[in-house]
Amino acid sequence: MSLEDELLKQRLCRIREIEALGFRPYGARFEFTHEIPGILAGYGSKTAEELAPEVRVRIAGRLMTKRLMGKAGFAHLQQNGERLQMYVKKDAVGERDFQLFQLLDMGDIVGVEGYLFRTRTGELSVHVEKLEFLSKTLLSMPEKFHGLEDVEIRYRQRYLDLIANPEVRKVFVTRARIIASLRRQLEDRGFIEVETPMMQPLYGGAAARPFVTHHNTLDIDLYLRIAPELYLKRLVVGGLERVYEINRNFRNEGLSTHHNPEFTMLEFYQAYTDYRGLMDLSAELLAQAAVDAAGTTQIEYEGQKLDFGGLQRYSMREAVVQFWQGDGRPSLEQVSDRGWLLHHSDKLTPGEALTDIFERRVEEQLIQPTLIYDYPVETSPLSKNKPDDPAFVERFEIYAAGMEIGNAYTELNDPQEQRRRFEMQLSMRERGNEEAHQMDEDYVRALSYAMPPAGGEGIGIDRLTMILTGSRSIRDVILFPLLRPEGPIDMINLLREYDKL
RNA sequence: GGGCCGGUAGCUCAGGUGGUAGAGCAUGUGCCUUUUAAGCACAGGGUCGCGGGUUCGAGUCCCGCCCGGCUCACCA
Repeated sequence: MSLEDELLKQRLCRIREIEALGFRPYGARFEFTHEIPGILAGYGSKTAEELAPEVRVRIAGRLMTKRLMGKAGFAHLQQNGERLQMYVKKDAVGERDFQLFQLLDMGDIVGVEGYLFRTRTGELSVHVEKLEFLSKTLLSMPEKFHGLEDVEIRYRQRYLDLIANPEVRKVFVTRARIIASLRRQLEDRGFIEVETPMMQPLYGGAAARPFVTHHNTLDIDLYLRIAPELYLKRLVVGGLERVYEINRNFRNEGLSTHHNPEFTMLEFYQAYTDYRGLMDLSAELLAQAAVDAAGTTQIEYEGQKLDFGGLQRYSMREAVVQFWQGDGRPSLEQVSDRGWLLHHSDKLTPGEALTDIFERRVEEQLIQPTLIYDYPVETSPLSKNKPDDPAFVERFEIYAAGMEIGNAYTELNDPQEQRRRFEMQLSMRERGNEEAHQMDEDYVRALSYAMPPAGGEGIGIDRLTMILTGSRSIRDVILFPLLRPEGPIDMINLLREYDKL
């Protein structure tokens, strides 16, 4: 018999022993008086004398350590990522509860009642007087000292990662704080949250390849959305002048430390403003999100100090000049010159070439939070032209730590111009650009009912969370990142086999 | 998809040049009523990712495949 089987069998047998003592192996409701983090916060600095008169507590948690010494023992209970020690003495808990204590495995969930005290070595602990059994683990916990290191198991069995590695829990708590911060800030400014279709008959709002799915009754193919943009702007037409959505987008592309096929975006639209207005709003949103997540706008990421207290601003052409590495740094005139641009890229138009050069030579240099504005019209089919330079549009992206984390523009609200843009995208599609935009006729129809001038922006929640939590990989900020399915697990067979016992 | 690295006990990891698979934690038994990576003694536990090949003999060398990580390409 393998060890794993043996451990499982041992624990299944132990269920009978727990029952024989009069406990339920999968217990019921437990009325607690305190939670462990609260006890540590409230009494962690109290001396032994200050713990008198007795502070009585009833707490529950998962058993993480156990040191049995004959007729007494110590153990740690973990709850919400924090641990409190308990001292279980036979004289204090009685024969039956002490037998239960002896039977406990690491990972079992128990409740205890007793009073707070400090041990001889000074650790705040519960002097236990009563034990209750709440839930039985059948499988062994990760090793107590190193925790769970195997990244594959960490991602596949995130519950184990959360139990064994308290810092992982902190990352996801911080992620929740970031989202709450952005939501609160937008609500405070009069934005309302909406939900728009994830399954769309036409996909749009970004340049990406979609996932396809099928609806049986209607017998139509649908695309998982690559962006909510076109629906949110329909709502602006309809008079929802400040709307936002925080939800998933799906892009059928490669995986990397910066890309997961499903990822979370905040998108918001504000009527009667433009990209200049959004630049200021972005700076405020990010600074406050940093403070809410990390307590400061000074963020350390990968050994670099990032300051979210303000955003540097460069036009795309300025950025190419400013951040050019090595020989041949161009002048501002050159980055506006068709010949120079086409000579430095194999793209077909000056605008695509400029974007290509920017992405290749500049993007990864943008460590400090930076706004890059004024994009070529070819790569921005939904943004409004600059009045004095129609080859460019009023668009900016936000970069930090070499990653794009935001994208915003003055929304194109001229249906005639939008029609021409879609036609330009269709011709790019015909030339082989699979990611060029589809024609969305209802969207053009919506614009034909007049959309107020508006600014719109998307912020990548996963990447922002990476930066604000010091995470190297996007998989470390997504609870269940996409992985290939694992092989046979064989849990059901084992349980079925030992059900006879 | 390409390149590099990894997969050995439930967990964390060792295993020059090929020669009967190891440690710590965890598990079992015994001792131990303020320990804390508790301690002491003894014991059990392995499809060395999978499949071929070379060899008298493969965890180790060769080939193919699976899973993961990093990286490049693609992308946000």
